[in-house]
Amino acid sequence: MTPTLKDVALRAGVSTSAVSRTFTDGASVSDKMRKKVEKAAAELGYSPNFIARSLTTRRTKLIGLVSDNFYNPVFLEVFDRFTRALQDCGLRPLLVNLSNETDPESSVRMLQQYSVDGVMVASSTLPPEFSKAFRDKNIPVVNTFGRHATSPDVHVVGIDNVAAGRMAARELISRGYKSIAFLGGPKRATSTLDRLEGFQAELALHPDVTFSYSFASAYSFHAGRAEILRLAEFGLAEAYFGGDDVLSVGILSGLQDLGKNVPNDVGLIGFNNMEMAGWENIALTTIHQPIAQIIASSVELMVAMLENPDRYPEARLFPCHVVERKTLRPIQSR
Amino acid sequence: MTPTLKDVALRAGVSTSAVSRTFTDGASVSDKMRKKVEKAAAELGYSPNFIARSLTTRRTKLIGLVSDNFYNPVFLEVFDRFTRALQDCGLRPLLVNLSNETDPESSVRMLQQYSVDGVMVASSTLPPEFSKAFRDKNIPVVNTFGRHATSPDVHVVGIDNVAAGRMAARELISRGYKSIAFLGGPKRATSTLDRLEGFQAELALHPDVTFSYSFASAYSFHAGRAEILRLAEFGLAEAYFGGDDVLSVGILSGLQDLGKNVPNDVGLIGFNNMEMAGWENIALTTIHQPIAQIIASSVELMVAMLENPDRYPEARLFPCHVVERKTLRPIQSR
DNA sequence: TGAAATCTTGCAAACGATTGCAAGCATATT
DNA sequence: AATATGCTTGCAATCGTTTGCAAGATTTCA
Repeated sequence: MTPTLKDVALRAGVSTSAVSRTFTDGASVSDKMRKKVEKAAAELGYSPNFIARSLTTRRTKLIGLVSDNFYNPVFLEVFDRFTRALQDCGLRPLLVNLSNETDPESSVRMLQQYSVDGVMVASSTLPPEFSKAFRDKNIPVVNTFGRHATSPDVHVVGIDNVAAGRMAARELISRGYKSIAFLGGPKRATSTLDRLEGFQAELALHPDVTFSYSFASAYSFHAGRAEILRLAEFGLAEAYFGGDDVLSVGILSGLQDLGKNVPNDVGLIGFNNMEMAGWENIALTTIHQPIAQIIASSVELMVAMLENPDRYPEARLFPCHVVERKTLRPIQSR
Repeated sequence: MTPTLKDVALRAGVSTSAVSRTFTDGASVSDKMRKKVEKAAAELGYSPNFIARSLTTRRTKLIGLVSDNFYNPVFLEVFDRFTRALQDCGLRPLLVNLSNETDPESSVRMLQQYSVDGVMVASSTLPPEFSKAFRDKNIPVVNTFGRHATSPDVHVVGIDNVAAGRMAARELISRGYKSIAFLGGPKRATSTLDRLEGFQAELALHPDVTFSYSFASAYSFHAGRAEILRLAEFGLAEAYFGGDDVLSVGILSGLQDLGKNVPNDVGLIGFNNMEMAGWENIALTTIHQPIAQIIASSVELMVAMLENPDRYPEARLFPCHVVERKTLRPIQSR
């Protein structure tokens, strides 16, 4: 149906090698030959079959893009940026959804069966072992949004979650809140734990503030809302660090229903700076995670690995910053 | 590096055909042979290479998933459902991002070069010609969220946008609003126009209500907000049908800033029922688009086409329904 | 002008699988 | 026991490309 190399060769009256060479750059072909071939190819509407090509070149230019997070708004941006950045490098994302928790094992095998050139693991909740499985099969892998501490043998790009936790704590303290709490997502996410660790460590420097923490059942609006409502029965803290923006908006909503004035009765700072945090009727003060840089750097790293698969693993960490909106009261000068 | 068919054959002391056959179901192999091969394969950690296989079977099980909408929250659900549904059928989504408006032409070629078995075009804004381009190359295509009227020669699954428009109008009328307006996204989206058409047609049945319309500059929060603020200078209608939920939340936010009481001063109904519409601090009354069914049906259709590529094109339209929240006042009994 | 150096080109062997065909082997039938 | 029948199995061709090698063509230089 679709024309092949041979068809073009026949029509142009040349060998298949000649045709092949005019379509692989850096190959030696005379201008005359190139013209002839290109003419025939154009007439036939030919373009090389990447799949067949990959058999000999051992490069599919396919990149596995695996994630288990299809419900956080920031992942819209993540997918958008990933696909664009990869496309710009001539790479193609093969999307893998791990949400259904079907054993990761099989995803690893599948990606191998498709001969992907590399894999991007975009998740902060997937265990490092998952990423390592690829490395063990000699497939270049970068764990975007991963935790660097526990996986020193796989490339990680993301943020320093404990630093982010400290940042949140400092912010809350600077606003003069004296009773401060952490309201995280499920404990299983290591990023949550790291954030908590930094948060707690920073707070420990201030003996005059009291600290508490709890975990919502999921990284969702309703989980955040339910948790703050539950907490209210025992008495609220003066300020909360929400584990994530959607959780935080749930907290905010609960607070509003409780008749609390945010930020005066209780302050709230989120994490991620998802788009909705900036909506005027939400106006959540939050910590911005530099997604654009993280992803650009991730694919940059990936293409570097494609050239040199034995590249020594590194962790690339980007700084966050707080974006001030309306859920924290002004900085208190003492 | 990774073991091949030949390696397994060698180790098992059988022909490559034998190995191949034990890995393709429906092939004739004795139990004894199968055991032997499976043992060798397991020892080597072999699994068949899909890419190489596809060369002879002419099936890659790759499905192009192309979209130009990476910033609407409902697309999180869309991607999640698509990838899962495809995975469940043993198909793999090759994600293509058309946002950057790089000519679609080249995406078509690229997908052809990867020998995708089919293409799902998930967009309500991409022109029907785009989908047709695949059909012309004999690649099965289904246009999810597409407009059925103008593309009778390509499979479309989605909703009846003019019916949805009528539904919105009926809803607003039943609440007793007398001055009603349509505030859509950019005109270029045919779905917008269809919705407007139905909306207007239904309103025309009620001579006592006045109608007006306008278009925001994008399908975004800020575009909706800016437009309603602009409109306010000339006097607002009593109720609005927002072209889409994120636009509507922008409108809602603008209305709130204007000091309007929603739903009493002005009513608002959105479209899509994105997750955030259900957040208690937003509580947008909206029309639910049955995304789950649409996508399930889309991939169902796709696998049917893979079996019978000449399947006669059909349009599958699913009914919407309004989900009541807090931006519309109660039904008025006269 | 001739020899050396450099480019072009085609042949044929891969790449990792599948599959039609015919031969080999059991088993069933008479 | 002889023949017919149905399963298994291996051979070899094929899928659409790339690429090392050697031969042929062209250019360079003295």
